[in-house]
Amino acid sequence: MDDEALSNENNAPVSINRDILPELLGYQLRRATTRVYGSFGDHLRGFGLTQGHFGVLVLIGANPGLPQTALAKAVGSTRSLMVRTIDRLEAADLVRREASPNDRRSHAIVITEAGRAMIDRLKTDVRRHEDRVAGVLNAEEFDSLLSLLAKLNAS
Amino acid sequence: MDDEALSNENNAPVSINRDILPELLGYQLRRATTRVYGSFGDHLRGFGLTQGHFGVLVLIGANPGLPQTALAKAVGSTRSLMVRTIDRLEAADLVRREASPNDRRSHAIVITEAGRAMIDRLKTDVRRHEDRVAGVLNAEEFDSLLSLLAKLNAS
DNA sequence: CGATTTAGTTGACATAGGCAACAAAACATA
DNA sequence: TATGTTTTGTTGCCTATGTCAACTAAATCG
Repeated sequence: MDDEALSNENNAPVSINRDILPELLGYQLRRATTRVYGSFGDHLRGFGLTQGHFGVLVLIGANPGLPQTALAKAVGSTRSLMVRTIDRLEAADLVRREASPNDRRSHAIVITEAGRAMIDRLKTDVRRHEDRVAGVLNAEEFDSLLSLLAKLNAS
Repeated sequence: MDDEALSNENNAPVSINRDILPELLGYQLRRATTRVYGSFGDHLRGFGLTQGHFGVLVLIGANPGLPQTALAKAVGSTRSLMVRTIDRLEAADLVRREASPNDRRSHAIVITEAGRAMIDRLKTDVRRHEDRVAGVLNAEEFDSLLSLLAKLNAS
């Protein structure tokens, strides 16, 4: 699992030594993220969306009317990044920037009908995708992994 | 844990609804990766290195003499990307491109003395960093998380 | 031998993120 | 009320990362 078949300068199959890498949380997280993200990312690209767009879209759907800064904080992003994300989602007619009633500086981000439909569609897709990619884990392992990650993220 | 204190247009504290996001492996993985990567990435930047550089450097230290293509395959990257990575590491005098004895097309990538010292230094740092960031997990939970991720990555 | 493949490299391009600056509006306070 | 500070959204610049196509030199295949 830690070693992988490669070939050296003699073209003979050789096993690569990953040293401490497999013991590092960061390394395993990176590989897992790339793995889980890869295929659903391809799927999202078909809609002109990225993983970041998907997360923000779901958040807007569940919390319509929040300003951009609140959304940025919620996904651990920044105001600058959120501007571009909302730009994209608005250009795709999935969300709208509306005037905030109490603060003329900020925008109330709301979901459109197309955005609502997209969320419903993608929720189904992402569940199917997760079931497939996590197929090597049984239900207990999957729940355990999820709760350990949540605990790590909550700190 | 799924909700977070924010503020709405009235500046009243409001709890954000994350909907299905916390149940998604991809979402929790992304947050955890960002978290674990962030601080060590800052540390690496002090040496002019990135996470990618670190992984490749460790691999070269443990497997001196491999050609660039083998290294690229080992980290799930491409030949093009590996060229730039090795360029950087070589410019920092951490690795050297040597002539491959049997194939005049390829380079045998070896570690320098400075590279060896850097690896030793960073190995210590990364262990300390992982201990700190995973402090909310006890040893058993940490091992459990690591092995679940490894199982996921092995499939 | 000629044709194909492989290793390394380069350049164009797209995306994502961090960082600094900025204007407009809101807020704090003297 | 007037003034200074903070906040919101925005833009531009820089870096990291990744894709893709093309190209040279060398190895390999038939």
